[in-house]
Amino acid sequence: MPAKLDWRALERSWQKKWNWRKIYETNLDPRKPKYYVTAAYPYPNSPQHVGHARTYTIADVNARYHRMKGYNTLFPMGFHYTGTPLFAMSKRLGEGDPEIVETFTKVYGIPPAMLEKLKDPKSMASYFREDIKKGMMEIGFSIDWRREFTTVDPLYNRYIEWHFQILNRKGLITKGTHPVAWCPNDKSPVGVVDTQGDVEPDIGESYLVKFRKDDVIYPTSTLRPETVFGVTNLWINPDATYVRAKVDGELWVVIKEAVEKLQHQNHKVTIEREIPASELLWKTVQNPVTNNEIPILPGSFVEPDNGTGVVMSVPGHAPYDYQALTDLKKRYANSAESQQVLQDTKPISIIRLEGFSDLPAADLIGKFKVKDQNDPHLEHATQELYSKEFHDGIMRENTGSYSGMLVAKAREAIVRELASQGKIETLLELRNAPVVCRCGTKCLVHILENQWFINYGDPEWKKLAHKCLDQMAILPEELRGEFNYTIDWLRERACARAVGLGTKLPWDQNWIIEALSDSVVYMAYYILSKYFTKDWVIFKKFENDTSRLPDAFFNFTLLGEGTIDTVAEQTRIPKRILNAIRAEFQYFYPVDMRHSARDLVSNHLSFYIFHHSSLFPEKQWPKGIVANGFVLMEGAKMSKSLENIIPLRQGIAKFGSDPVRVGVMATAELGQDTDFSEGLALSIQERLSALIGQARKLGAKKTAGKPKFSTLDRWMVSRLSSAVQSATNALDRLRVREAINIILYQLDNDIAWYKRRLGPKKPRSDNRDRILRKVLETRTRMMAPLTPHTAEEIWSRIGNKGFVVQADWPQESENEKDALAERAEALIRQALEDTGEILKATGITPKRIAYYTASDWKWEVYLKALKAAKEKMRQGDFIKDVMGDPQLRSLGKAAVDYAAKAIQQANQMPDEMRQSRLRDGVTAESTIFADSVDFYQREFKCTVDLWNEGDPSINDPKGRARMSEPYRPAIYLE
RNA sequence: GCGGGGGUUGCCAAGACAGGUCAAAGGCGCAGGGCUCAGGACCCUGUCCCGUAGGGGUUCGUGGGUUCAAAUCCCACCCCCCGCACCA
Repeated sequence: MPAKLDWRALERSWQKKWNWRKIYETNLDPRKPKYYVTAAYPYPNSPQHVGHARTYTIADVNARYHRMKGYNTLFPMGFHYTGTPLFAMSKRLGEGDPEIVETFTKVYGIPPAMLEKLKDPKSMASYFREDIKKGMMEIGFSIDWRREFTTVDPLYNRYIEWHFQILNRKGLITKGTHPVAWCPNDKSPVGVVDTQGDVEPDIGESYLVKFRKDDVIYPTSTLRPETVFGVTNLWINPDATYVRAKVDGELWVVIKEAVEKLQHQNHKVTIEREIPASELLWKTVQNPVTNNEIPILPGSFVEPDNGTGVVMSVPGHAPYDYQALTDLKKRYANSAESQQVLQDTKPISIIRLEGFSDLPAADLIGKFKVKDQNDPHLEHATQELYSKEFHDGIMRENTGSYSGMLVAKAREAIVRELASQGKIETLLELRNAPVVCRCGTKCLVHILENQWFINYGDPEWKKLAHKCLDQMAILPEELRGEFNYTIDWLRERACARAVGLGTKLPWDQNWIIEALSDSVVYMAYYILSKYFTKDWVIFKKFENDTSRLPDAFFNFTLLGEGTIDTVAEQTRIPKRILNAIRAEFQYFYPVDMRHSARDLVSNHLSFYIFHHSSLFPEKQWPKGIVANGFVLMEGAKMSKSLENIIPLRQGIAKFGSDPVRVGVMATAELGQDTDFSEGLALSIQERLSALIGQARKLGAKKTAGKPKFSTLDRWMVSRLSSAVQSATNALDRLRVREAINIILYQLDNDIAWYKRRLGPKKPRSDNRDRILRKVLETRTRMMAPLTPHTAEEIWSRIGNKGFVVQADWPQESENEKDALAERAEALIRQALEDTGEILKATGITPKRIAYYTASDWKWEVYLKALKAAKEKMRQGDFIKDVMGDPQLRSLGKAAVDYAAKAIQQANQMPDEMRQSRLRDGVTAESTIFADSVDFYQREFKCTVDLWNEGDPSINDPKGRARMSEPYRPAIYLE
């Protein structure tokens, strides 16, 4: 067993050597083809965990693989500071929010003394950025760090301004009105990250149907305006305060709580006076559709925060209403006056529903055995009825022109009609209210006016995006459908916010460009950022005053527009630098492969396609996208509350970087979620140690002299060549799991067979070490993209110079494929397995084993059968044909029997196999078995005889030889 | 609801696009053996059922179909997961 390795020391030493030689710094090289890999840059508001490592590791493997295939490969990295989460987090930290303090100190292990420094969003970002960067270095990503930038760098802001000016010029920016979840205290939209408990605000539309008394309007909020025909009364909350207010010129009565909501949805509201509910109860109002006079009744279930606090009552079709009326009749049993009103309030049936009575609400009350209006079953009854009626209900005769219509259709129609008469409005609500902002304020729906949008709905732009997608490689390919769907479905998207980090909208400085909009073309910026850093003296002046860097600079370097003289004159940037930037951009662009996790398909990655298709000429459109699944931890989703998150750097320290790299890729194919576990990481570590152990055993000393290879040697080399071929195929499609399997594991099966066939080591009598060295050397090259540190270690231990990560990817040279050797070993192995089967089934301990290879005539028939099957000859004809041969006919029944069997086999054989066996012709089985007699003797610890079926001196006590067939010798044991 | 992904032998997970060499890779677990003072370490063997001759039987969510042949192709159904926006 190999001694325990110091993984970190080993990895650090190779990383140091790589960095010393700057081998991952990539510049234009006209002699080589380029390959450009990017991965979605991290958002530094927390340390990375092993889950994040999956995307980056796959990107790194891809970069390293292409580098070894001879491509001049660029893999850069930046950091995304834009947006509100960093902002919100530093604010919460500043307020001493115990939850976040605990996360930072306990989960992230940040010393409490550090916290003070993180209360500024940029400092917090810098802190995590450094941590993330260290992790990326420790895991050995082959990143060109000279190009690093953040999205709040002044020159990046300038770049995004340029980007948005272009969009604006092309008419892709629109201005409009849009509803958002809103915190009235912060005066800002709230997303899921801004709410207590990370609740996603869910905005839904409801209707306000305007009931009326004289010139006063009672807007009732409802989701089912079509039930207005069945309204028997209105409900108001008897304990609430209502207001009479002028709303957009009309007189409305609504609950006090609704006023603010109406105002946020652009209604002009002036309160005239407050009205206690008691003042409204038992009065009547007029139904806007049927003109019936109906009473206003007390409903304590009316939520003050919901809608207008005025609700239609449809007891025929709403279980709540039905039950409330029943309860009310009980409550007012002693009041004659109220009794009269309540007696007159009878459910009205307006929807016909198969399998229900006239009053489905009553049916369901019965079915769910509802006791009173506080019964939780009412909710289920309501759900069931609403959905049934919506899909299957038909409007009855008492609904005028809607009679006979499906409910779903009637709803649309009635909304249209009432809207045209000014009798209905819409009201937006938070369906999952109450949603509480982190500041403690209840959120509501706000209609933002003059909001800026990127118009992904533009049909011409969609066409371009589709065209771009069509020429891209999508991995895994199953995701293409999702991209197509997203491209079709995207419409205007708000692209600016009032708060957060980022770039100001160039033509409207009140707005900051939102985070998913400023991160779609940054891949081009990596070309620029190298020069901004390298030629710092020249670019510093722009950093201090970005307005001095004109659009013309970007137009020239990135689009090739304008003339160098003008730009040089305007910017005072030397022409040679401008030319160098332009040349480098043209060399590296487009991006060949963009890596990300699956969750970005429906937003970032689609935007990426849109923007590139519009901004850049076709030849610079992105070439490919790979979107991988997530990482599970010990089979479970990672979550803070489960405390099952392993920070990446901690994982590296514990398991080593190569084991972590393999660990996040090895257990599932690209699109699937993969499962990381401590046991897995440790077993990978063992595996890699064992390979290093092999290298140690072989040593650096090379075998001299000319080798004479045996069939078995050639077999091993041939198998190696197959492994190279399948590993190459796998990595070409980024099937990293498969590649790991072949390179790290499956190759061992062949090596084990090779050693088993060779038997105990006999010094100088075989090519064992020479072959094993060759296998290990090739294997190490293939390991280099996956486990670069381990590969380097092995590479140097077996006496190779230079870095294996800079070596060539092995060639899948056809001439090393040896079909004959592969056939021979397959035969030997098959016979071994068959013998084992027989031993198992019979329980015999053999003293002697005899193998009988098939006689020549069987081969003749066999090959004829293959040919016949290929030509689709009928079985009967084939047998006739065979028996037409006088020599075969002389064999009698044996020949007929075998011919029948052979043609049947041949017919069922896969085409490919039939072809190759036909091509191979007669296999010299006797020779092959003769070479392996000592092997079988060793395996079975008994004497082994070998005969040909046609051998005149044959020893065949049980007459088994006649069972022999080509590729399947008969076996006898005693 | 719309869109996407998926249901494989105890568990995880390949295979499906290109039907046949598929009782179906690999890992884990389990059983036996080896090594060992011992082992959660390592190596071998076995792991759907039956079988004293390399064989047979029954399996890949369910039910049909196409085919000489279906885990794989077609149709219908059931179940699970993910996305649906102003949020990175």
